[in-house]
Amino acid sequence: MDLRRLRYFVVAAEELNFSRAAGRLRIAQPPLSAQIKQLENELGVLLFDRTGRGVRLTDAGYVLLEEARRIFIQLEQTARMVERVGSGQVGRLSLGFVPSATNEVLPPVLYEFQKSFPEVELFLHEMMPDQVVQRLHGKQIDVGFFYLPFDDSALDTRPVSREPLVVALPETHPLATEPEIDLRSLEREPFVLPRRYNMPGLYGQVTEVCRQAGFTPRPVQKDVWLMQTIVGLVASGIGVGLVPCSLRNFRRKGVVYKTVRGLSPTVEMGAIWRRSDSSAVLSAFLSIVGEVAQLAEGKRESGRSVALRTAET
Amino acid sequence: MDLRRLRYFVVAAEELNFSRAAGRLRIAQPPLSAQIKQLENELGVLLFDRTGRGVRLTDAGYVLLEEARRIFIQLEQTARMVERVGSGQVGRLSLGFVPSATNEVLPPVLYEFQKSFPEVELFLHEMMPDQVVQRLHGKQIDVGFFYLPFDDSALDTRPVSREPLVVALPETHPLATEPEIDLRSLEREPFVLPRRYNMPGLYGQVTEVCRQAGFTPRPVQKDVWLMQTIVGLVASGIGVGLVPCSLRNFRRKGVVYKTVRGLSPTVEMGAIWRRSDSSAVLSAFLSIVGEVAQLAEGKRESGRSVALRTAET
DNA sequence: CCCTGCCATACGTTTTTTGTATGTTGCACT
DNA sequence: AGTGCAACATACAAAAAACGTATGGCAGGG
Repeated sequence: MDLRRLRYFVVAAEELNFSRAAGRLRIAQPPLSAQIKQLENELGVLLFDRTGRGVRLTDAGYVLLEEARRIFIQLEQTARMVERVGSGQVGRLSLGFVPSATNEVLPPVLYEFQKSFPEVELFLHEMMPDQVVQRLHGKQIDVGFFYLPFDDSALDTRPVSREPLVVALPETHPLATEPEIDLRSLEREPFVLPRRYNMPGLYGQVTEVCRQAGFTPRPVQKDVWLMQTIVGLVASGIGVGLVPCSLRNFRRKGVVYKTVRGLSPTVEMGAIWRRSDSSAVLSAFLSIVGEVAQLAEGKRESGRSVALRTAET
Repeated sequence: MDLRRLRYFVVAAEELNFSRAAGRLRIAQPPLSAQIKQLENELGVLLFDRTGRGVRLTDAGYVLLEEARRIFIQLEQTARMVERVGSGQVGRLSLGFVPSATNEVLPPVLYEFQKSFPEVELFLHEMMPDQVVQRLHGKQIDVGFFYLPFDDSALDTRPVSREPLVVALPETHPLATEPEIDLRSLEREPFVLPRRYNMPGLYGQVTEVCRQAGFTPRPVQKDVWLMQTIVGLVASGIGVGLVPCSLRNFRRKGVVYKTVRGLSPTVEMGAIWRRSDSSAVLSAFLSIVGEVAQLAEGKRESGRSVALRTAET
């Protein structure tokens, strides 16, 4: 049963006049007659009463007309649904993220995404950084958010926000009264540092920044997953730490934050996903992530330029 | 969206291997690739991930696969339903009949029809003979049963059962003691006769039979629709009547039935329907009517021959 | 009785689909 | 690392299907 024939039949049944129907279908009348006859042969049933003068629907024709209309409606709905799924307007997406992502990165991304793609179902999972990678590979989640850089040939990343690192000191520390701190002055201090596999991004940034400052940090390594935990350990007095600037909002008793003099070390938080995942929902999500990241970057730029101008005046 | 393409897609999605799918579809692989690509263009959506090595379904492809299967099931069910309606296996039929039809004719017809076409819904309407004709024209009923012959260029008839006429006499009548009656002996009697338009079949038979016997009956015409009523009028003593043999089962006090000597006049009861009605259910019903009629005829033949043989011995 | 409207048939033309041969790419195996 | 293989894409010619024009047949209305 061909859909062209079925469509021809529906129009013919609506018009009850093959010539007019052929006109509506933009074809000549004989081919229409032929197609109708072919459909009748396929079904083994007469669909029209040819009473010489005009045509009438048979009972079977009437049944087919009703069912055919239903089928066309279903086809159209299917086409629309497939198109929307294909363009990422409908679907589901699982996100895994470290708690810090809820500070700056996730809110605008989720807000913009839900605004543009209200019919995509989002599943949010707070988890440890290593779990993000593990569950990306296991396909339990589709996108992760944590501190970059991260290197895995099967995974791709996109930075979203960059923020400077600040030094977290116990408030009893001799340098706690200084307005700014030179990184070199921390050369002899024990550093509260997560293990590389726990927070590869932060670990790399800290060691790199110290290397540029001319020394290798003396680590007090712990199984630390949360920035908050680092701050907590600093408060306990076992060392100093380098944490993202936004942690200043996290005012913990016994800790003071100091900006670093000179070049400002930064950490990036970003999205990470399976390179081989080509789902449309993911693409849509990543495009929103891109928009938000660009917006954030623009804000940083303008913020800096404003700061410069302020300095100039 | 063409059904061929859709079918190709479903097979390809099931196999996840274009070459095997093409094999199942009895076509070469390149045309399959082409058709899939065409379907993707129509929908504006990628249905497969071409990962070099083999293919995978995209989310959109998965949705289409499920919906396409549903559509094919619906199509098949539609085809089956149309075929059954077209062949008269499914449908509805309205019957109108005079009460006498329930004596001999209707029971075997209805039994056989329901046995062969259990899914046809029958609507039974008992009515007066003139209503049968009227409601056939008005399309309130599709088939009627009453006494033939009946002539109407728009209606067609088929006899089903034939039975002899017998004379109904008041039991006080002088001839009531005779074993058989000569029709001529009723020449002077008033005949209880329905009006022609009430029971054209019986009216014609009675007048014809009397004409053959050499006289014209003296009618006591009444608006009579039922054979039972004729018998009732005979019992009241206002005249004699000719009624079908099966009325003997209707033993009314004050009436005796006598067979006619010599040629036996008969009346036919049969089906009547619109000549222009070509519905499959009607055809199916009429074929059953034909079978039953032939069977009844055969029984009458054998019955008569048995009677003859009995007479011979 | 002819005329007109409507569907069916015949046949040449155009479009669509298919098949064969070949190219390209990624994976596996040596 | 090179090679072979499996799998999908591309190119083009052949086959099939659908279409258009011209024409026939039939029924109802002037």
